[in-house]
Amino acid sequence: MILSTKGRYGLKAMFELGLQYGNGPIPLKIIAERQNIPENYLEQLIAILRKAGLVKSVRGAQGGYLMQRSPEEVTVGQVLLALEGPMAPAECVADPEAPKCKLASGCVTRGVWEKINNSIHNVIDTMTLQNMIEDQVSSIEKE
Amino acid sequence: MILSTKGRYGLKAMFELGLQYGNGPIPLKIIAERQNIPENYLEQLIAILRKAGLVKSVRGAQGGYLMQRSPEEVTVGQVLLALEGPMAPAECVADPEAPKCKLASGCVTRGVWEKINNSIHNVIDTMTLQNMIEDQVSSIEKE
DNA sequence: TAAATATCCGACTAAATTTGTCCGATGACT
DNA sequence: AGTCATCGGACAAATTTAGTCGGATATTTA
Repeated sequence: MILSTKGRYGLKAMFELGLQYGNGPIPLKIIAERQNIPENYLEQLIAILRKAGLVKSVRGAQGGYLMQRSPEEVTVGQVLLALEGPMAPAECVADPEAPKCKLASGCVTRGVWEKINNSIHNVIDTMTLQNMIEDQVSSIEKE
Repeated sequence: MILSTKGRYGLKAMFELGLQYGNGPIPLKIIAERQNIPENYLEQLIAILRKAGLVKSVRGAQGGYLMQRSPEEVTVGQVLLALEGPMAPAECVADPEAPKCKLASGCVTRGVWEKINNSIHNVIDTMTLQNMIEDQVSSIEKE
């Protein structure tokens, strides 16, 4: 079930933007180098994040990207939602509007999907980019 | 991130086999009808489950499939692992043998993937097919 | 003003995965 | 012998993944 590179690269890129928060724009090239992501591909991913309102851009020389909101206000879940779609095991638990399974016997797997969905969202909707940054700092201190 | 039909169909099929446990083999056709799964496709999926040691088969007339072990002994995680591969957000937390991310800065997302991985496995590795069956029974009683 | 920097936009593509379908062979029961 | 049912492999359309590339646009700097 491994996530695609969209989500994996994208979260790394958002982490770099979070580190830089408050210090003006950072160009894509730097992010791509630091996180070892193909620059041209990252360009597509950051466009998605921009359209999702998580990132804003400054064009031209000395330009680059910045977080739209502060790292405390952005959760891992918001980033993954933009890039991977709903982080749910099945449509029926991803979207409250989703059509109910139309089996006469009732859906026998829905309970499982709900439990998985809740456990995932319990993590990704509470963890912010700020938390990621703090975790990183404290893990470096330990060395 | 929605799971593929492999996992979704496969778990429904295993549920049917669990219901039938102890009563001899049940043909694929019946399972496909009850759970509204294309029979020819389910044939492929059940072959995977058979090779994973979760299901055994009886050929010929009055044949069909049965669970290899009892529903108490089979977890949702085992079924999903066979059909979807590791239920982890990233390779590095799916497999302890996986090569470490080789970034000088260290992997900044690993902590997130570990938390997600743990929360998923906390659900799928403790929930058995027997649990699913019991949940289904009690939800029917409520009506 | 020209050059350099950097985003923006869309087109393109190879490869893999998904979601099946189909068919013939094999084995077992009646 | 006939029927039921699994077994195995081939085939394929559609989608997704994981990029690559080129040119247009905007901004700063020299």
